[in-house]
Amino acid sequence: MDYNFRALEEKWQKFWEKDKTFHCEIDQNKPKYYVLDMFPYPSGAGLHVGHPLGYIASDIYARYKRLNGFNVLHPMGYDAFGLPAEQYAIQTGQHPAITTDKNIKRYKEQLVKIGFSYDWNREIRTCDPDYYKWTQWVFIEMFEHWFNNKTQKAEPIERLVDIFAQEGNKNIDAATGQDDVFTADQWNSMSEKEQQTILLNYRLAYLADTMVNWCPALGTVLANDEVKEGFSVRGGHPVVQKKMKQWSLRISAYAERLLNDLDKLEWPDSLKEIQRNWIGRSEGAEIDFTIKDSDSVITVFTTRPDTSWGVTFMVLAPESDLVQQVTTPEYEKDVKQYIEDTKKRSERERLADAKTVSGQFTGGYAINPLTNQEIPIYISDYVLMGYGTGAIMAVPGHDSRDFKFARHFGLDIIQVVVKKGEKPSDPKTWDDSYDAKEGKIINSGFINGLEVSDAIEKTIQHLEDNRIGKRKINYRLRDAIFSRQRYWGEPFPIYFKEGIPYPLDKDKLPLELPEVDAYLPTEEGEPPLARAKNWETPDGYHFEYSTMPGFAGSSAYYLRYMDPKNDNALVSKEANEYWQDVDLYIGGTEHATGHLIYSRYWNKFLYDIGWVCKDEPFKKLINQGMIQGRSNFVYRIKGSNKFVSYNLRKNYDVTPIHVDVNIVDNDILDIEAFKNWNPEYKNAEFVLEDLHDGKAGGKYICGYAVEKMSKSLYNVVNPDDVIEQYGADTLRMYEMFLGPLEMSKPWDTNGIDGVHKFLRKFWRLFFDEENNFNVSDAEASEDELKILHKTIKKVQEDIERFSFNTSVSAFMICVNELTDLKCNKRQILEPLLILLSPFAPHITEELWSLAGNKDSIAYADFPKFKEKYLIESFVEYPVSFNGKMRFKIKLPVDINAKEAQEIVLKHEQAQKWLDAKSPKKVIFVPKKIINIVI
RNA sequence: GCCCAGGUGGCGGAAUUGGUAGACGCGCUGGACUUAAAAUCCAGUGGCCAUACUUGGCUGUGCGGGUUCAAGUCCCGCCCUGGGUACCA
Repeated sequence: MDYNFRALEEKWQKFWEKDKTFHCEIDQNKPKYYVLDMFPYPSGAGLHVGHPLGYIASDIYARYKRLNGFNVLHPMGYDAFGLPAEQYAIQTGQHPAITTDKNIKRYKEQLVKIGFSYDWNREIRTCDPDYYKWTQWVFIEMFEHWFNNKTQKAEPIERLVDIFAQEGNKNIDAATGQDDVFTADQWNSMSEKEQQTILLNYRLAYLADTMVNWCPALGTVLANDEVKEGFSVRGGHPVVQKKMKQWSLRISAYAERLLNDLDKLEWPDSLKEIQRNWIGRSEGAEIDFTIKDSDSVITVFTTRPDTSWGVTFMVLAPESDLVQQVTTPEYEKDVKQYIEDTKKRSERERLADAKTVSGQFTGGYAINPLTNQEIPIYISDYVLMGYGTGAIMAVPGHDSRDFKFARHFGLDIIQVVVKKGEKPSDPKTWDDSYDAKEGKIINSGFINGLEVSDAIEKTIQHLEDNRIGKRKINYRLRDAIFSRQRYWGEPFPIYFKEGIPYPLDKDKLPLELPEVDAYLPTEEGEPPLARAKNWETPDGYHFEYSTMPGFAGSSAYYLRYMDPKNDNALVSKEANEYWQDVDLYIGGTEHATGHLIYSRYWNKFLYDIGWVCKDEPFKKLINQGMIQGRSNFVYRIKGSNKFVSYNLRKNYDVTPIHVDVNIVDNDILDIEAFKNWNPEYKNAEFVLEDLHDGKAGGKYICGYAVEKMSKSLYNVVNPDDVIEQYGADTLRMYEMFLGPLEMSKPWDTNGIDGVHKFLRKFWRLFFDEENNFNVSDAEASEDELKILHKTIKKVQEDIERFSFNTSVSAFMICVNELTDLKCNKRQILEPLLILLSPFAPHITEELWSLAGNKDSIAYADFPKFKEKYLIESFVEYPVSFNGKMRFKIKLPVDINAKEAQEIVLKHEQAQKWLDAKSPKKVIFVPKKIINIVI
């Protein structure tokens, strides 16, 4: 019987489906284990060979845990709302649901072919109304809660209303956009509309005028993590800042918890660091500067209150509301002009111009509350409205940006911090400011002589005592903009009455996405949903026109898998208490500042309101590396249709041209396929070379480069093609063999033969010369047992530390050794089958069943490693002289240092290296090494 | 600029706690089988030098120093690659 992987893999995939092998249910008698992949967006291009890398790793682990008696939840689904389907709809008029459905079918086909052990019964799609019902439900819950800073928790909005009615808002410490204080009487005399407007400032899901990232090309706003360097992450279109009324999630309320709880997660340090930077906690103080001849104040945030005596000017963000107040008539025209200029510049230009200083004096002055000095107020775009208070106190002596600004406008620079070991100097002679938070304070009143850290403390104390400022922790993390002016997303369960948003009754959910006549904005510029007929409540109040962003559907999907068909709850208490959280989450690092922050926030909110039992969703997380493409090149002689082989190209004037990697094997071009690849090359001629000496001869060798895997570079490798040629088991093992899971590496089909050969060799262990299945029941020899148990130990350790590449090589070593021993004993081969089954599930199921086992190998018992088979009576010691290994010697395992030394020194080789000298020292490390120092 | 990874043969990579550097695989070279090819199997394969052809020596993990009996692994300084992030006050 031959290893017919095509027939055998199809057979077992069908079996698993029919037998429901991987369906799982709550089972209180078994410990649970939840293994999750970041679910894919089903794009039209299908999966390429890079996508399944993480899925294979998680599948190996899921299968490993099953063999170890765990009840494993291992689901898969689709992040199905998204831009590409909508853009395709705009171009073709085809409903995005149809495109999405088609793509999902293709994805599923491809996934099934790789032999993943998913419980397909739990498949979810974020665009399914039964699914997004719960996305909408969570949104309403957020709408109906506020964040209490005192308890650091979300609390029901009704409770807040009660407090307002009794004591106003003066005792409330909330995460809020509400600055004004009101009394109970004031609250009680307000109209419904006024009250609702105030409540919006407290809700965790709120509607407010916000500076947003507006992408004109996509016709929508984008969240911060969807913008990179002034361009949209999807599509690369320019993004500008714009003030718009938008839904936001008050994620910034959770900044402290999101930051602190990172410590309890088993995530890669680099990923935690990215999140820490994204949250961007900084400690400092807010200080109030009074505007001259006015009662108004400019509040600034600073991390360096100790440098307050070095303030020589202030800068406001051009968008700041205070600009108008401080600007004198004399400067009004120039200020207006500067603001106009800033608006015109895109974010991109602002970044590119980062080094050129620009700004405008307003004519206004403020009073430094610590020195009582008058200081001029400028506006400049280096101060951002979105961070801190949108205003800064400028300390040019100790902040490099302020320094540049001061130099440019000829403003004073005062030294207030002296670096350790240096003397005060004239700032006029400086090349740059001294920014470090170290040194002694000078020129600064009551903090003179203090160290910076003490000076900061003392200054803050002073500010608070005199009510001119307060201690303040600032976060870079902004609230998440939650509206998108698009069609293909979750509708908001919100309607508007007199301009005030109200949530739909939860029992009316889901609010289904309506049909529209076109997937474009209306002529008035309203989002596509404004085109829908009857997009309103029975009372005629229209629904929200925006839809939710991509991260809405992916923020709680891991909870839905626990109980995917539940019509009464996102997840039942029972299911949540059993499955708890994700034990292992595998996915790319690109979600570090998006999905992985939103999910954590979403989960913490659900935890606060008592719907989930764990306050962090993903206990352990692994980032799989990217699989890059490996492109091949042919070299065309300029002005001809003649191609030169790689090593001969230097003799000609050539242009490298990308060639489809699928017609190249081990860098050797299939010339016939190349001629058929593109009509242009039909009559191409070739200068060939001989393989080893680079002389003209018989083969066309291609050049190569590692690049992104992309259609346009002709380096996309499709898993279906690999499976067709080698089988899914080979694909799975080869992807693991390629290198460490976390590392990025190029897909290189050269080498896949080695893994395939290994599986053939493994297969042959079970068959005799006549090719009949033949497994012997004879007792295994010591050598055979040793090989088996060595492999069990190695593979188990490797799986547990996710070092799958080394486990594959352990299997190769094992099979090579067993082949040498011609071992066909059941006692060895059956445990080996189980050991290999997480990696190569199809071939092992087949051999397991041929060996007479009735049940799927998926639920067999993982073999137990027994130390006794590895115990050796002798150890081969490397003997080195001054650290250089010279020869080896076999010594009894329990020998002591003195005995070993005696034997070694008598050895003829040792005599040679000693050269009649006596050793200074002999180091004996048991079971490791002997080193002789001469 | 700052933060985080990483740099080992022709290639992917191994060396888990400082203890034989280069496991395993690819590729390459030679051989067996075959009319031939494929498949399969066997042997060799970091570099340099010497050699009685069997072996021996030197050198070698980005670069320069250091610690140690012993360094790919630890410390100091530098170079390079990849990723994250940025007028964040």
